[in-house]
Amino acid sequence: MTDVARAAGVSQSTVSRVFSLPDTVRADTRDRVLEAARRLEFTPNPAASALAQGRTGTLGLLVPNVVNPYYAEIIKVVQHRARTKNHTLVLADTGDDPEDGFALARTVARQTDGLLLAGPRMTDAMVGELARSGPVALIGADAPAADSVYAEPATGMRQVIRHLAALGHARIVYVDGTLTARDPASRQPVHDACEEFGVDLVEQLGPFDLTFDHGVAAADLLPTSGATAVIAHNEMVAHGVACGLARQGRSVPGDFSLVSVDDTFMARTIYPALTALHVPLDLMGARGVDLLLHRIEEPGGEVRHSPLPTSLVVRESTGRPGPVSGGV
Amino acid sequence: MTDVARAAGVSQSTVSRVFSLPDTVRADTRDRVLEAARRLEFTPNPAASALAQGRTGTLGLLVPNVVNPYYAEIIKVVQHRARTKNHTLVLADTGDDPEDGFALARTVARQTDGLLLAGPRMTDAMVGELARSGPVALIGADAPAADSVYAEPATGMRQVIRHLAALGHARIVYVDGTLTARDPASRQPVHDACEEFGVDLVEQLGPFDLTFDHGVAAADLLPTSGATAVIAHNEMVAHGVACGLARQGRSVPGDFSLVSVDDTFMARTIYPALTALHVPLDLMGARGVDLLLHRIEEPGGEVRHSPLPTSLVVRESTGRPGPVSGGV
DNA sequence: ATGAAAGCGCTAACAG
DNA sequence: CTGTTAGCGCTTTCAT
Repeated sequence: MTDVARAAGVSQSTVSRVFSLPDTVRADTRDRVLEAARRLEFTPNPAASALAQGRTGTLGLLVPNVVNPYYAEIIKVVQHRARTKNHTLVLADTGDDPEDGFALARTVARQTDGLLLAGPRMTDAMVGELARSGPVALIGADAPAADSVYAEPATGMRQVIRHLAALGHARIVYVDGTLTARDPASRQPVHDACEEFGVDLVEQLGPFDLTFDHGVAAADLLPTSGATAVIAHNEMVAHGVACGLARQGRSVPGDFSLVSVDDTFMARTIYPALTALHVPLDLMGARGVDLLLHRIEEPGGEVRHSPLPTSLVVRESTGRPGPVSGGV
Repeated sequence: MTDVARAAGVSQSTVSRVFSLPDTVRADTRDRVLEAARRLEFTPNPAASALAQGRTGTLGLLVPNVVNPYYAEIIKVVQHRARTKNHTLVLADTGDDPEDGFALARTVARQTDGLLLAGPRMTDAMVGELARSGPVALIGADAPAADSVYAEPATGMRQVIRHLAALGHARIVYVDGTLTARDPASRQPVHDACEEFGVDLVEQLGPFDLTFDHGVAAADLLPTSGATAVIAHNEMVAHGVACGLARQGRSVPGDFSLVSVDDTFMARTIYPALTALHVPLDLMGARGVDLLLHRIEEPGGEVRHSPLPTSLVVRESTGRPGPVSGGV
């Protein structure tokens, strides 16, 4: 930068201004500096500016599993949003362990301006501690201590159960996801919705890892349940359930109707295409970035929570209960 | 750090040593410092150390599409490997445009110690330019100017074609991927393998985007091709082809055998499970990180290329050609 | 083994 | 609008 300054015949601070506050420099000086910088192939050193400013221009994103399309889509949206706001993304895959996630979060927090936690597995207390030591926003989850954006759980479940009830299903099974440190309350909406529409929630299977294989395992438990419809906590599980049933020689939606509680490219892509509760991941990701950036600007502001509406996308995996179902 | 030094009754440089070169400090002094640090909740500022050392402890990873399971798995492996080597990951999603990718790469390169390009869409010249200005390693691609790790294309294709030939397929179609700036030579292995096993390469459809939808589109072109088997350049395309055929009322492998040229969780997860050319993504990712780290240590070393063996995983999507096939 | 001191490259008052 | 002057918090010789 000093070299550029000399080459352009200005002071080093002017060069700095050209790059960080271009408008505060007269146009012709700026051009001279830019020209010199180009000739010398100069670009500002981000580490130095990070140190001087106390800002890295970097956001941290933590997800439990990069390979899960749900998180992959969030990553994609977040990365793009961050980029349009001139930030880069530090990504970390935490796995399902709360402690690991917490430890990783602290590390990442140290080298970024703020933390985005997507589907965090940690407790509210952990989230609170992170939020106390730096800007934090939650994506797809809620906690009192941090800004958050998430899908409205109650209305989403209502949409699902209402759909199944309307088709004539009276007994359903809910295949739960990973039991994490945050989940205790997460099952309430299902119960409430079932009650509202007079549906019998036969059983909650699980917790299962949110994976295909565990969906297959869950499928084995279905035939004896007496249910005619299944709700899967996530797409990969739903998919596993579908395949598991197929291997038993049962069909979807002939023998069981199946609903997935998220909706990425997989839901419409597998066979049969899944009726799914669509969660607006693009909005969630973008909103998460905005919330975080806002908090970075105003660390003291009031905590904001942003529930987003879901929509039920009816595809091929749900139908009227078959004449023969339940039992074995 | 100064505070910790005072609290521990040592100089600030000793504190620094405790964190960066622990072995150069006597055990009891070290403990005293660590204790003081703990009490004051001190952690070293990465930005400052980055500036002083000229090292950020950060690796950049560029992928064309985060949502593609192929890249998602690479991201996951790379992140974990980087982490075990005490580096964090800056992730960027470039899309398919070479220029965008190149621009993003320059940005990311500036704030990391080195760049990992997975499935880069840019030209060898661009890769060369990046490699000249900083450490670069390629994952799943090859270029003279940079270290690289990739699947051996020739032997992989031989495995695929040989399998199809053995089943009795004499006419096949290859559904190509996105045409990028790097591709001109990528089709050679298919031709060679077809020749070797006396198979007729009826047509190369494409380029198609590497997406499900384009797979569906490709499927529409198959019935008139006279082929009995299809090779898809990637899993999502393969999946699209399978669904497209299903919509036409054709079956896999009954009417067409189908092989996918990569193999992530999707291949065994969809219906029918795909016969696929397995590429060792875990090795590729880890190797990529190692190559890059090595080059960061020794910027002058000789360029290393690391082809990895593939293996054909036979599942349900391939079989003998059906009695009625081709035509319409 | 530890301390003193000189930066790393940039930003940010503060003058002018 | 531009130059001067201090740092930002850590690493790293060079002494001791």
